[in-house]
Amino acid sequence: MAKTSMRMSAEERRESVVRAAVIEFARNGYRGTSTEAIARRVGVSQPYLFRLFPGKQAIFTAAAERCIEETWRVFDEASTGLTGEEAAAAMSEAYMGLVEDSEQLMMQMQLYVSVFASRMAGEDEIGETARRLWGELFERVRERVGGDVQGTTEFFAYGMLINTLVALGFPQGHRIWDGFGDNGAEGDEAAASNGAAASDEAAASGEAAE
Amino acid sequence: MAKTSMRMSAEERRESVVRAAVIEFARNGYRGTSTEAIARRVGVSQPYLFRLFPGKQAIFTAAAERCIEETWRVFDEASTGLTGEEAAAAMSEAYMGLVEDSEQLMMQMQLYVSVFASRMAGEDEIGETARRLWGELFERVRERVGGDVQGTTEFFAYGMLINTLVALGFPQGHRIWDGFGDNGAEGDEAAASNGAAASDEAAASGEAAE
DNA sequence: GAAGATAGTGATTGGTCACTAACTTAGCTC
DNA sequence: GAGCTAAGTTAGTGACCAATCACTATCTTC
Repeated sequence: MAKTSMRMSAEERRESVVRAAVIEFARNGYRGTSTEAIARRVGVSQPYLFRLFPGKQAIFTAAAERCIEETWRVFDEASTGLTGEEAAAAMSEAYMGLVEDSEQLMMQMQLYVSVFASRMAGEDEIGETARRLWGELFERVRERVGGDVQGTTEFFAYGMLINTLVALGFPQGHRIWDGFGDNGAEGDEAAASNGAAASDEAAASGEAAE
Repeated sequence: MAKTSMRMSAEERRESVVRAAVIEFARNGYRGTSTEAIARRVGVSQPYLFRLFPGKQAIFTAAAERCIEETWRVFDEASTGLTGEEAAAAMSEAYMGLVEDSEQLMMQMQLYVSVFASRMAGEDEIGETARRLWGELFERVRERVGGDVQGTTEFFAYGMLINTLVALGFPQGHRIWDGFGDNGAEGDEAAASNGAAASDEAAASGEAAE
């Protein structure tokens, strides 16, 4: 941990840049993150980033792609071998686990707002990529839960709400998280699979950030 | 419309600054928006903004607050006099209507990521404000739909998903929006109220942004 | 151990941006 | 119409930042 700045292959270095970029971009957004900050976190000089990537935008894109792939990896790992309700419940629980790893969730939101900004600026290159990746993630989840579009939509809806509550910094255990539990009255199908997993995890820890 | 730059009271000017700020911040985020851009949109010189507001952050905060208040106004107007399922359906429909007015939705997301960034930077002032306003909005909606926490949570979950799909620029009519319709199989309560309103609007127009 | 390739740095630059200071202009009142 | 007040501007500053360039250090291969 003392001297991490050993020589490394370009490929390995790119990998650590992406990891650092996810953290920095997640916390500060595209415009709020300086390439200097990423370089510092990686442990290399700022100009060297421009040898590894053609520009700042390319680093952001790589970080965003990584983030969506990682999300699927988490879902896949949690639900592998399962189907239908069980798969949905497992994935919900896994996603709730990501609340601890808020950078993962926030990088998503940063991607969303950046896509909008790009579109407003007249370029939609990153938007096309993002929609493709998101669509693929949606379809993969949908297959895993058994093809139900509405259930999958609801799954993602709750996911986006979780992102929001994490961003706003509502601590787990706050009233606002209560709606994720379904130990109460009606026990309808899809909502239950999300809610049940949520309430289990929500009660566990009380820490919010950093 | 020719000469909008008539003299105006500071209070009126502040109002137009807030309106301009919502658009600019929604499109480009906090860091991506220059005070110059806001001033240009308002039609005043950039330094004058600093007479009307103590700083850029204050303009952003005002825009964010306005945005949340406006959201409630839309909900309230749409559902006034209604209760329970009817109120929920009316508010869902009203929110879907905001898809056309994407700045309103995007300003929300910009607030969320900015709150996270502030917290990461060690300040949580805007976060406290945002949580308070968001919590109030949640409670107001909850009262309007009759006190059901889970139903309200689901309502907000779908709202956050809509924000995301708008940000990503999925055109209405795209497959990804299909899950908002519930004309199909099961007709469970809460999901129906969201879904029904959604599908009505979704089929209507095909425009996405700007 | 020389030569080529690959990893990495220091210095710099053109540009942007939030914010300040000092000044000007329009409207009001008596 | 002088004088006050509030609205609004022009000019400027220090900080920051993405990207480039010219250079050095380390590894590999023969």
